[in-house]
Amino acid sequence: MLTIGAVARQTGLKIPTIRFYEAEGLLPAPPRTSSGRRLYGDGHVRRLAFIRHARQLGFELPQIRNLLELADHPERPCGDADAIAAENLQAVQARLKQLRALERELKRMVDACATGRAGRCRIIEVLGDHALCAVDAH
Amino acid sequence: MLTIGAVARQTGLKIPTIRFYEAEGLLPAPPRTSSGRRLYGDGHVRRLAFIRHARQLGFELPQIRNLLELADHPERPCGDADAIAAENLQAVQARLKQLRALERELKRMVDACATGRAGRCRIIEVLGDHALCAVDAH
DNA sequence: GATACATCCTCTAGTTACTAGAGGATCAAG
DNA sequence: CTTGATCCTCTAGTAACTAGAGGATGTATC
Repeated sequence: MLTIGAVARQTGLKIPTIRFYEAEGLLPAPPRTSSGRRLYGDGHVRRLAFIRHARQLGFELPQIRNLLELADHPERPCGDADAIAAENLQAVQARLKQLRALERELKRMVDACATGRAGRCRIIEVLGDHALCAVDAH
Repeated sequence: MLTIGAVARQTGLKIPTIRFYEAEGLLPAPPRTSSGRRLYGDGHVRRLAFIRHARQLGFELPQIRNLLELADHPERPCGDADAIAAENLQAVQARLKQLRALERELKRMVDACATGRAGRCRIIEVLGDHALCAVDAH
């Protein structure tokens, strides 16, 4: 059983952020010591690491709530879970496309630099292109 | 030359957001009509699309400012540009790793669902793992 | 057992990155 | 020349944290 400070160190989250996620219902309220201090287990830590990474990947809290729901109840009417998974898969794949394009361009710049020639930077064009943006180009 | 509304429609950004990016110095102030309305060109639109996509990929405004600097001055002392590019490349590759893991898992779930068997959801494990998180696991 | 320093608690307020709305001017169509 | 859409600035609200005040508890040391 870990204190909130230990969990913060392990996950890289700030202490108030952990309490915030609990208040938001993303993390189940952990048991407390007799004096009221929170005690976390491995499940909590994994869930928090998941939330952190998902946030770093640009998912918003409602989407993360959504994914956690899916993880928590995979046995529900298959259609529901499938719809959520499929929808999120699309969002993930759109992000992947753009990130790969950005990666290519940054690599090209680093390489160009290594060989002396500066060459111009095309990252704006690369990420400015809506063709790669399958999400909501509307 | 486009009005701010047209640019908003093209980029998917809200009008106040465009003005906000201008105030933050991420977008150069465009010329104005005699009555004070903003008029944008293609460069502005591309730059805004870049900002939008970068934000969707989880980059924060300071990082985006950083990348825009790189794009705006690729001829600067090569070391600088290279350092920025290399640093961002690392961040991009870490995100790619996690997104690919998440993609695999969501695909697996959709597939499992298609063939009838529900199977349990491992997305938390997949993104909860710090091994994939090269950025700042500290 | 007393002192001291870290860590925890709750609660309020501040920050970042938008987003909505008020109040008013300007433009484009009919 | 009026009507409706669009623009302007400015202030205030929201989401997702983040920092700090004020106070209790835990732990290590003498």
